[in-house]
Amino acid sequence: MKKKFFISTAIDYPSYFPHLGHALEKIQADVLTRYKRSQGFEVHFSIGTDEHGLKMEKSAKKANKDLKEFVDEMSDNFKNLSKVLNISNNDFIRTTEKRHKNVVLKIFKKIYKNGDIYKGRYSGLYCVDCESYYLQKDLVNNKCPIHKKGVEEINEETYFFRMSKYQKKISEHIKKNKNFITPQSRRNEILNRLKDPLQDISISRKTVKWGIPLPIDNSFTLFVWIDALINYLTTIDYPNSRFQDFWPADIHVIGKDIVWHHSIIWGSLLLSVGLSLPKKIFSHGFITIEGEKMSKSLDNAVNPFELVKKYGVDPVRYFLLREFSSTEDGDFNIGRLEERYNSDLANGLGNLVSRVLTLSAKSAVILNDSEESDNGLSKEIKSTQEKYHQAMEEIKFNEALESVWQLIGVCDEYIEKNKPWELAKNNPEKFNSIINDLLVTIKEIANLLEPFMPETSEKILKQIKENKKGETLFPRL
RNA sequence: GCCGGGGUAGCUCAGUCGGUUAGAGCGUUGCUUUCAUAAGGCAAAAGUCGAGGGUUCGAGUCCCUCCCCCGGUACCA
Repeated sequence: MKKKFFISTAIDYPSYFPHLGHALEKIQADVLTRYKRSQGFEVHFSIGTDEHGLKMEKSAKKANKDLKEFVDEMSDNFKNLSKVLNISNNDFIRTTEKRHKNVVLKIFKKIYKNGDIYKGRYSGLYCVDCESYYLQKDLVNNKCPIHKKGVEEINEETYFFRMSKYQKKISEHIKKNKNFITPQSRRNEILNRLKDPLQDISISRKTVKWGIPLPIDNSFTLFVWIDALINYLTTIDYPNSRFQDFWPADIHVIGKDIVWHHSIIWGSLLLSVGLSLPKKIFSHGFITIEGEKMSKSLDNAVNPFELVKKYGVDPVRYFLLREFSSTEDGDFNIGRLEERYNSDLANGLGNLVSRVLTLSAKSAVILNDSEESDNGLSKEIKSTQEKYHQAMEEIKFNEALESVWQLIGVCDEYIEKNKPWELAKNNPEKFNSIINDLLVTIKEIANLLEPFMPETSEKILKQIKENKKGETLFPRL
């Protein structure tokens, strides 16, 4: 039986059109997925949309559309995004699907039976403009810190989940498993917050109609976050055989703003149900645009569809993975993208493939990669592989790519040093051996790049196989 | 306020247990090759390592003070 690996992205809230941040998360998860598949794992890779809640209701109204229609349309945008980005997910889950509702109800019942749900009163200070609650200590002169307006004191019935019960267990789990939350900076933040006593969480909403009704009280719907988190069980068909094979999840890829929800809220829900915790919660950073925060008011969101259309899917994937640290914020700058495109892709990878294939095609050298003997580059290949695999295990995509580009540089030097175009005239035997070294190396480069740039990798392998130069991989901009 | 991370070449960053002239990539400049996408190769210029003080034979690397930037500070997707 194949080793199993379950990776998920967060499901997106489709109240707005997808932006580059949504793309980054899918691409990162896709790279991991393809990498694991290349290592022989059977991977379940899920993405999707989180479609309930007040904000969806409001967005639909604003767009002047029927709610269901609006939700379908918006969800499709995200589905298309993953297609355009060449994401190799094998499920796209929507929280409005029947299969999801069924799983949510099953989970809810388990938690309820376990005595972890109780009715109480929620009181809080509510700012209507923010649509959110504040604690007394966060107010400025008794007013909302953002709108500088008075807040309403709300006091209403709600159902709580006994999250406090699991504080100790989760806290110990995080302390014991150093990489449960990655990177460490996020882990520290969570541990720091856990120093204070954990509050139980309100999991029902009376005012929200667009949601899954509480099975124990139809006048409430389930808080959208609880609903959303359970998607990770729905996608692997809880509690059936696929679930048995794939739970616990190996990695949840998420944004840095929702680490708390995935480690603490999700973690305590799972403990209540009696399930193991996911093995890793991996948080990526956010993208700024030309130094500015992405924001609706600045209207500076970069449209990933247009970007791919202009530059191609692999260059966009490459740029986001090479230029950004996988866990920290990164700045998106179009000039920078074009620089990277020209220097790394056109002049680097593309040109190398082009010159090697021209040479090999001319003399019909046939790739012989079984030949272990004195390949002048085998040492370099090996050293690249080591760096690459280590970086991949640590989820440092930029470092993995850097190691591949070092190897590309080595190939260019190797060509320069051996001058195969001269050998072709006076030393055909040596010529063949040099070209073979190069073919073996660029084949390895193509393999290593497959998780990052699947189309490009395939094109290179095809050229090698046919021993024929194909069309220019990356025309200079 | 409190907690955490950071301030190193024009840009993005790396600098392990403190140790000889501080590194890489991109960009810039010069030389050079022709197999190749006017790409490649070689070389060079470029940094008072945020500021000040201290420990030490020796500090980007440890300690103190200060300045600046960013993140977190629970029911917002």
